[in-house]
Amino acid sequence: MGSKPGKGSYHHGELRESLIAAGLAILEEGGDPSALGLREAARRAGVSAMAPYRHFPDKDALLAAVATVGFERLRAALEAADGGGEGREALYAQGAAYVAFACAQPGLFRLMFGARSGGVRPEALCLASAAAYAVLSERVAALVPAESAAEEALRSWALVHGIASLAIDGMIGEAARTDPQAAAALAERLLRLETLPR
Amino acid sequence: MGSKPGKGSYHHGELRESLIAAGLAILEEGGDPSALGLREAARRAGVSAMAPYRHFPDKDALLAAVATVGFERLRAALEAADGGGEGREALYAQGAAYVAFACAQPGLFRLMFGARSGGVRPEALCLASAAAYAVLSERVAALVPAESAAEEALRSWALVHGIASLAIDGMIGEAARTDPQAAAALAERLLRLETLPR
DNA sequence: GGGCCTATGATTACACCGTAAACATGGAGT
DNA sequence: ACTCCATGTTTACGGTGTAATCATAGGCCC
Repeated sequence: MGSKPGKGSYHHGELRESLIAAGLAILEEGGDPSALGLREAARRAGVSAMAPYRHFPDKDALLAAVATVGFERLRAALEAADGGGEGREALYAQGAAYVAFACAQPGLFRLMFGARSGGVRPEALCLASAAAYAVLSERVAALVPAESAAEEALRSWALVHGIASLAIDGMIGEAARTDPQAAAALAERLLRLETLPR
Repeated sequence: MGSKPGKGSYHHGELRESLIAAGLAILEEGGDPSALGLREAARRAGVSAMAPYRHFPDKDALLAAVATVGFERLRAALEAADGGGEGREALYAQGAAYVAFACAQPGLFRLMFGARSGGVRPEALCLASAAAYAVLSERVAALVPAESAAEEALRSWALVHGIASLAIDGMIGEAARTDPQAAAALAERLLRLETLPR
């Protein structure tokens, strides 16, 4: 065991990866995380309804695996955006990328941040989300005094996360909900605003 | 018809209100909007499983009605908080109240902002959410130049919404997730932070 | 006051979902 | 070559949302 059986055989061979891929595909088709189900994922992977249970103890485990991939993609998107600019421009670029990511994949984004009520988050999921946050956090740390870095990073995260959440929930307008570029542009504008004058 | 039959009679008499109240109760017991179902609400209202369909065309309609109540409560909370302070202190108080509201009723909060994918939002829901936003928006308008008021208000909203979302999803820590006072205190601290120095 | 009308609630039925248990298959290691 | 067991299948059960049909009783009209 361990090597890959032929594609047409009784045993799928890469079911776990196929199920995660199917989950990602489902989430890309409607923005509703509740559309991602064990049976539907199994259907898309061309396998019986119960097969997923050989690879995931329950539905939440599949969801967590998909969310983990989501955080890895988010981290990659943030790193790519950060590399383009310099100083606080890089921070703004990260914010825009964060919002664009959410807008482009609202279902995945909602899944990533939807707290499974009683569920303990798997280790891999925590690591992936922490890695994504580190990209933003370290950029902020390079821009502010060390003693306020943590709070400034949290504040920046909250701001872009709020913009992203409101955008995909249609609270800012149809353009910000459906067009990642428009949402990113809006995010950049809001990020450049100074705090209210005192 | 139109008057209220006795409580023990065949006809409930206030089923619509009872179902909404049941929905609110369900949401207060776990933070998971998916726990709010038509059948469970009917059960709590002491009525058959199909009875809700006489008052709501489908599940989304009940959800929207509950969410509308949520926005009314949020508006009341923001107004109460605003009344206490003055100037930008009132704005900070509103932000703290916003986050405390989400933390105290995460299920309701998630329902309010969860975009039903293809669903058109009922008029009442739009009005209620707009009314809540107006409380914050008008406070911001009283603090900044008119030409930037809209964007400043949106920025403030996004910031507190982001803090609230991250808090209830457990991304900031257990205290911020479960203790409304701790979450509100954190929100106030973040709101008082200046933008990053340039 | 008596009788129908209709708003409201109850029943039944169906498809879908997550999950558990029992069964089948076939590649891997001996 | 033979067995083992990881993996996939089948069947079954309770839960959900929804549609269709039936039952009740309060209000209105005569």
